[in-house]
Amino acid sequence: MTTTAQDRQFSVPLIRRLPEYYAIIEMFLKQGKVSISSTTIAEYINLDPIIVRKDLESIGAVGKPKVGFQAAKLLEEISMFMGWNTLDELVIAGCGDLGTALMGYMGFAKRGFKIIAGFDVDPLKQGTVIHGIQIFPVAEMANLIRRLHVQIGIIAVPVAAAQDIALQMVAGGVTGIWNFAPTALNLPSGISVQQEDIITSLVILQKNMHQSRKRLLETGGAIESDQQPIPLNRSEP
Amino acid sequence: MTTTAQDRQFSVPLIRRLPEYYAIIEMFLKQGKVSISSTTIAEYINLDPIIVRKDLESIGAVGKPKVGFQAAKLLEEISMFMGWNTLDELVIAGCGDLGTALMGYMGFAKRGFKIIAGFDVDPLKQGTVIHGIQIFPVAEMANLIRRLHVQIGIIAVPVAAAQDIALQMVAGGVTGIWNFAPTALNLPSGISVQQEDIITSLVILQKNMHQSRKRLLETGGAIESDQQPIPLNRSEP
DNA sequence: TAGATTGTTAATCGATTAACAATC
DNA sequence: TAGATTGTTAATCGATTAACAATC
Repeated sequence: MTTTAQDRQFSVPLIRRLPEYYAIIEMFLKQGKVSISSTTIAEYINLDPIIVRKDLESIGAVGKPKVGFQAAKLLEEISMFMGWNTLDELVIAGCGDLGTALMGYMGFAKRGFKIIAGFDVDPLKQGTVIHGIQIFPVAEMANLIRRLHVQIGIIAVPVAAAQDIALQMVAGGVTGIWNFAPTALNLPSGISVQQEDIITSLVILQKNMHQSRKRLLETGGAIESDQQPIPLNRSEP
Repeated sequence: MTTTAQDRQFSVPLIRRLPEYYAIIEMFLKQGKVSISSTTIAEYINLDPIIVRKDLESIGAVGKPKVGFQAAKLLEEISMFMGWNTLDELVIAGCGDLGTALMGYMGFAKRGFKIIAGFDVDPLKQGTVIHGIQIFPVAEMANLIRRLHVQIGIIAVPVAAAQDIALQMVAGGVTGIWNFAPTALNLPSGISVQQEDIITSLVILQKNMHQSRKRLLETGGAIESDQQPIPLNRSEP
């Protein structure tokens, strides 16, 4: 068994940072820049340059002193590590607002993911096509998952239906579930569940805002950046 | 200046775990259980019980030996720490599929967030109401943000428009931006940006699936759980 | 009581940060 | 060349894990 980049031990913070680097590098490449330094990447996201350098090292990227990293090659290396170069097929249960938004999300294709079927209990939706994806009755889900060898199921149904849908997906043979319903799932071991809680990001943002406001007050409003900060306490005219 | 739960130093992993605990505790409470142990919570998400205990300790929760934690009180404590008990108002730019899904997301209200206005460049959308939220022209955004003292803006516009929209939000006075556009933003320091990359969760799920499959192969298919695992390599009949 | 579970203190581990030599 | 940036090695820090006493 050979070891690929994807096999290496991974850390969640690393995986969360890499896409941010990717976006920045992509932007530079679009501007015609051929190479980019870890310092530059770090500046963009208020991160220590050492972290960026370590991260890039950990995915096996090699740069040139003084010059930096070759942008195009770096994008390729991040892609490889993230597994964006291989296609994975998904199914989705629940075709409401959220399901529809997910089916219409262009970012999947760019990153090697494709939703190949949707499922809904609503007979009016069954047989229709949303963003190019055909919608089937939930009753057919397990069979279709099995026939198509799908490994990952997306749950975008209401909380009350989530557990049942998850079990049906597992019965069909998925080994991973991406759960957007804000509820815990009780599933056999061996099944990976990624609980998506959109609010969490918002809380992290809030706490960051809170901390930088505190830091601002502590330093008496002095900001180490050359850019003009926005006044924090505006008063109504 | 008094120190509240929200002021305490926070770790991102902690904040990501707490909502998962919340969902489990909520489920138990619905089943009529009055108290819940850290062990039980841990079992549900395949986590070390010690982590759960430490996390609960770090938010100031106190339990009773042998009995566990009082479920209702614990929910309240998590709410407090996460800041879900205070209302925060948001605006959103971009009312496409994603924006619509966000505006329709019921979870915001439950957790102290409220989207109070939407903005779009499409004149057909301006003046309409989506999920109870009124849509305005982007040109009015900065002014409305200022008048309403909004602190957080959500960006749900295409990549090409994201940077410009972000600057307009900052001009209006937001100090935090929740960016769903898959692109880096170049903003003055003092502005917190939470980059939302939905694909990242999917990659984490994939890597977890990969690892548990590897673990399964290494142990010769032996699973320490009493539940029946799903066979991994199914063949077409 | 006995035993499960909390609370607490110490040990380990891994990620982050620092320091500095190597090099284009 | 001089200086910026990488690559590498060591130090620090914080999160996780372990161990065990306290207690209901």
